[in-house]
Amino acid sequence: MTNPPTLKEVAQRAGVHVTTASRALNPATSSLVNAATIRRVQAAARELRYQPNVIARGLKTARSMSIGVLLPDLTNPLFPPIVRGIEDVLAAAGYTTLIANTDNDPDRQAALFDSLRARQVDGFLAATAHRDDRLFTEAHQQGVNVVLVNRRLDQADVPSVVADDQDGIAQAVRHLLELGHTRIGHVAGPEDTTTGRARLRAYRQTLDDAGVPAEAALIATAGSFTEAEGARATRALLDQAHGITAVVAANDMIALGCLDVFTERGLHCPGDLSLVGFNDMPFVDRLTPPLTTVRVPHYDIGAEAARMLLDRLASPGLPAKSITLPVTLIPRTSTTTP
Amino acid sequence: MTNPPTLKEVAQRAGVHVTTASRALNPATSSLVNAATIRRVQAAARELRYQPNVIARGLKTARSMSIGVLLPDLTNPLFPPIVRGIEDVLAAAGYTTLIANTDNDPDRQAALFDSLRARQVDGFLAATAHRDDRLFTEAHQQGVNVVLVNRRLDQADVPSVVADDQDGIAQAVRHLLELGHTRIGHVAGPEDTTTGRARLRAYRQTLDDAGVPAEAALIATAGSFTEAEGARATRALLDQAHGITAVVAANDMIALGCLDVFTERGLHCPGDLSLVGFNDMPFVDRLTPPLTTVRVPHYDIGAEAARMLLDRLASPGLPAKSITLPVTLIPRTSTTTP
DNA sequence: TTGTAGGCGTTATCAG
DNA sequence: CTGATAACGCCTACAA
Repeated sequence: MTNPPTLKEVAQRAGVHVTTASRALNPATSSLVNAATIRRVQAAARELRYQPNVIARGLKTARSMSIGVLLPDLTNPLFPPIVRGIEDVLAAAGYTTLIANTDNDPDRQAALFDSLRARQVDGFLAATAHRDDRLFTEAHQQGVNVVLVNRRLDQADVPSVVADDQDGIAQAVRHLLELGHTRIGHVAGPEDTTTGRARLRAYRQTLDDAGVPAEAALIATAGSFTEAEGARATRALLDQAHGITAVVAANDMIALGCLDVFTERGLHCPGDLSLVGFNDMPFVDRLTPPLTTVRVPHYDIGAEAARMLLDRLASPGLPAKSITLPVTLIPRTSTTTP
Repeated sequence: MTNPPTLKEVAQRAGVHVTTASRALNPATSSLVNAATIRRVQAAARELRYQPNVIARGLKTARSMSIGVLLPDLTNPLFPPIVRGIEDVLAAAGYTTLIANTDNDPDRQAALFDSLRARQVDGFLAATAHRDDRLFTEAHQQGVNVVLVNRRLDQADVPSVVADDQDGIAQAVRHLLELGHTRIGHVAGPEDTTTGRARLRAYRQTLDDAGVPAEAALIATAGSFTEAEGARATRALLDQAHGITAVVAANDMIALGCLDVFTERGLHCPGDLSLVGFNDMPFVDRLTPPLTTVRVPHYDIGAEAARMLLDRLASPGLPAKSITLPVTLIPRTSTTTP
């Protein structure tokens, strides 16, 4: 690969010292340089199509202008919009985004975390948190800049940006209650994520508030937010929950698993069972039937988290805020009267 | 952020000089170092959780161990699997992946290209090529390592990994012919992409080979591979193509647009019109009706392209290969007899 | 087998 | 306002 021009070459062409060229090109220091000199340097830079070597700069400034993003799996349709929000904000601020897929494996997560640190990332955005994740707590305490996305930790001491899980499920459950359902089941998400647990709690709470008992038999738990686990849990749920007429799935992937099992058992949705998801993933509006679900502003969650991280980079030691973004129930065809 | 430990600190702790520590930790040079010394250095490194600073190393070796990936838009479900394939291969080789979204904007593409070069990426994987893209031809000629993914250029001189568009469309058209269709339309992709054009040509060719005339009225062209453009072109197609009983869409996003217009006009699929897509994107098997489409090995395309790039990094000046991966028609419910 | 010197491209610091 | 010098963390000669 042809080597890009260096600052030295630009300086030579402009007939000045490297230092001067550096100052001339850097907006923060260009005020110290003669206007005519600046013009000459800029001209030289343009002619050579000079681009500062971000790596060399990082070595000196101890900043890489890059951010590590930890995801479970980029191919889960939940994450691309989040990543897009992150990238748009970071790129506008001159930062590069480094994405890593942990596949929900704690060892892999730790390895990727180290590997990103070795690349001197200036901070982390993590969508992979488990409730008791020591990694992020410790990193945060050690002064590593971390913002959690979509999920948080049990202790609220690491900054985070999440959706309003509690309110989303409350809306979903109330929607079903209003339709006349009283035997409403829940396929819960993994207990070791705050999303899984918060949604389960909100489900119980909302039924409680309405004076409807939330029987244990109406709840089954998926081991992960996947179609397969959703299907497994749904089979258990249908076996144990008599008279059930509606299901609240902890997210859309799990809802897909529910639909699979409904089909498998010859149950019609929404005729026999109503179903609500969570996330409003792409294409769930085109399923058979179109899925009633809770819309989450994924792009904004990513963008907001990136902004929060940039704020923290600019002002180290800021208190660990936690932002919750509002969600909306999107009623579609998968829910109807019992 | 607490600074990660440096080689110097490791050396101090092990009681040796930095150079010795460097050699001890580097497998390529560790043979020059006393075994006992190596053990002491490695112990020190482990205790400090030392990770070599990839950036500083890159400054010296003039390699950043990172690869730039140019995509139109990560939220298009086509790309996550490709990116996943790329990342898995690159990560295994110690490379980091830098992703950039061009949004199909040539200026943005050029800017991102420069910005990635400023980060000293060792090469590029680009899924954004337009048939006449000068950027990649010129870069390639100047010795920049580029491998094109999914799309190629008119001149075959830049290495590429693509799916067998020609065969995929041939399978789709023959499938419809075998079902008894003779008035088969095509909603073509943008003419300035090789995928768009190759698929259009294959459509014409296959009909020709079967002795079925490919009338101009049976073809409409979408300006981009999007649902909206697919819908627009489909409206034009239905207005102009009399007696049409089947449509081959240039890809699944366009096929979604076709379905929208079918619904809009009260046409039933497949009752009134059969439809075939291309790509087998996630969830098209769950549409109403489940979409007959051509399955493309996206993950493998990404992985293969990454491997090709690694090969080229290892042996500069390798001739510009072009790899085509096979595709399979997946018949579902959106196609039936006329 | 180990240490010394120099440099990768840039910027911070000091002098002029 | 501009230049000289050193340093960031690592690696590659070369010397000992």
